[in-house]
Amino acid sequence: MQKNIKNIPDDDKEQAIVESIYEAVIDQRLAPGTKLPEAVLCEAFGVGRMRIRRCLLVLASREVIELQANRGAFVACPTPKQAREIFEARLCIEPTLAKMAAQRAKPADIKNLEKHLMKESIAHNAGDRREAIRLSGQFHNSLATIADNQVLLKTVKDLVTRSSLIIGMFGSSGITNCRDDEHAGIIQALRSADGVLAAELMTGHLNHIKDHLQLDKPVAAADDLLSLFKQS
Amino acid sequence: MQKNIKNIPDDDKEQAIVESIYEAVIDQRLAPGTKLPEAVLCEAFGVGRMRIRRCLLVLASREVIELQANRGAFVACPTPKQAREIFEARLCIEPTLAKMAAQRAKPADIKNLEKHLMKESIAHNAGDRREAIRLSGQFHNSLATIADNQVLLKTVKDLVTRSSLIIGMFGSSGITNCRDDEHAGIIQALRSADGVLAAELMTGHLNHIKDHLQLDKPVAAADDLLSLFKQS
DNA sequence: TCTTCAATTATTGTTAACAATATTAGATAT
DNA sequence: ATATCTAATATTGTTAACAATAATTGAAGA
Repeated sequence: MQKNIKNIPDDDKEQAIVESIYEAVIDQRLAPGTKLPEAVLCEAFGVGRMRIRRCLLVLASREVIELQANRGAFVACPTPKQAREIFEARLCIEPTLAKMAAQRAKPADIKNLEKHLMKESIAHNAGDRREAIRLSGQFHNSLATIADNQVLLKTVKDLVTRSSLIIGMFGSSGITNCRDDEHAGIIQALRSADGVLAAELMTGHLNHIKDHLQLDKPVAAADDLLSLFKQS
Repeated sequence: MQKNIKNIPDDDKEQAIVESIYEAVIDQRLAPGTKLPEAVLCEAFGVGRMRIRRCLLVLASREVIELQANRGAFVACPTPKQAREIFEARLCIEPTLAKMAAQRAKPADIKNLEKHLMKESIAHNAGDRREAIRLSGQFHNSLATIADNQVLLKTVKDLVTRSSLIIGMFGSSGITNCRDDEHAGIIQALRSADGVLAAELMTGHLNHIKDHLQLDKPVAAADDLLSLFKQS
């Protein structure tokens, strides 16, 4: 006999740390360009430097943070070019994903989405921008989960996370990113198992988000704070 | 004044190592399940253990290798389920990508693809299976390059690499993975800037590859060698 | 001959000290 | 006051020794 699955206890902790930083980026508690010093993270998560370093490397390979030699880790600052590419990638993937979800959604899945939508609506009405962003990103992940494809789920997760950074940098401040009524429409398409409609709605939805970005407006890079404050 | 781009000299070397292992997996010099001991890699690349460890972590986060606690790194062994998901992901992404490429391909791009196709044909006729696989994977990467989207390029690269592993595990031994005439058809679609056709051809092409896999046939896992040889 | 167990060996995981680099603070000169 | 250079500090990068775990070998017993 042999152990079928090797449980890696320590690796779980690291995954949790990575996930934690992920989450912080998603709901914009960590702004683009923020420095992430090793010592601080060691303290925060109560682990050694090696662990943190590994986590940072994983985050960097997902392009959620950027590692600069001898300077450390910084929350990523997507460029306008990257922003365009990320949304193009989402437009490439997510409509088809929505179609797949529509074909595979079980009643329980629909029910969960409805519950989710309710939460979104509450957060939106309460003016809880942070929570609204978080939930609306999660909606997209949920579709990937329903489509039951781990590979696409992971990809979409990364794209959604980076989209949070993009909205943080280029989003018009007043407007939230996802309009929950559009989410409602997609759920309705899933309910009637209309994959083509779901895909179309998703395309429109992503385009709306993209169109609300101001990608031309040059954003002060994190290390341009000097020139930003100099004029006052 | 400030340095615009920070060149990270050491990081380049690590990227080269990662890429090198990637390539080895792609053209099947590293079979699924192969152990990758740190000491061997240190010797092979002439670097310290820390560097190798970082490379292995990056490769693991791309799911090209698997890290087992206290046991080390092994070339990934995709399961039938993963194989299905990977090809589903490719079917989700690459047709649209082909369409994008068709819309953006410049004459020089077409010319490069034709040159590439020639090489494929030569390798194929020469019976150089390894080179044929390598080139045929590269064709898919080239389309992503023409589509000019780094995000999708990276994603496709990962999927193509893992597809090599899948073909190594589940491919019918006699048949090569990509039929170069199908590649030729796609190039023709690009030439006439027919995005819809390019997408359709890509869908058919990926389905053909997938259909030649024998995902049911249970493959001996790497640590099942014992039971494999016991009967002799 | 085959199993089982123990001891050895080899490999991976971790830690802590050290080296290299960047950042900051302070002093000097314009 | 501002700018520039230098010294001090803090942070990251690397190394090597050590600890923990797994793989191997060989011996003893069935």
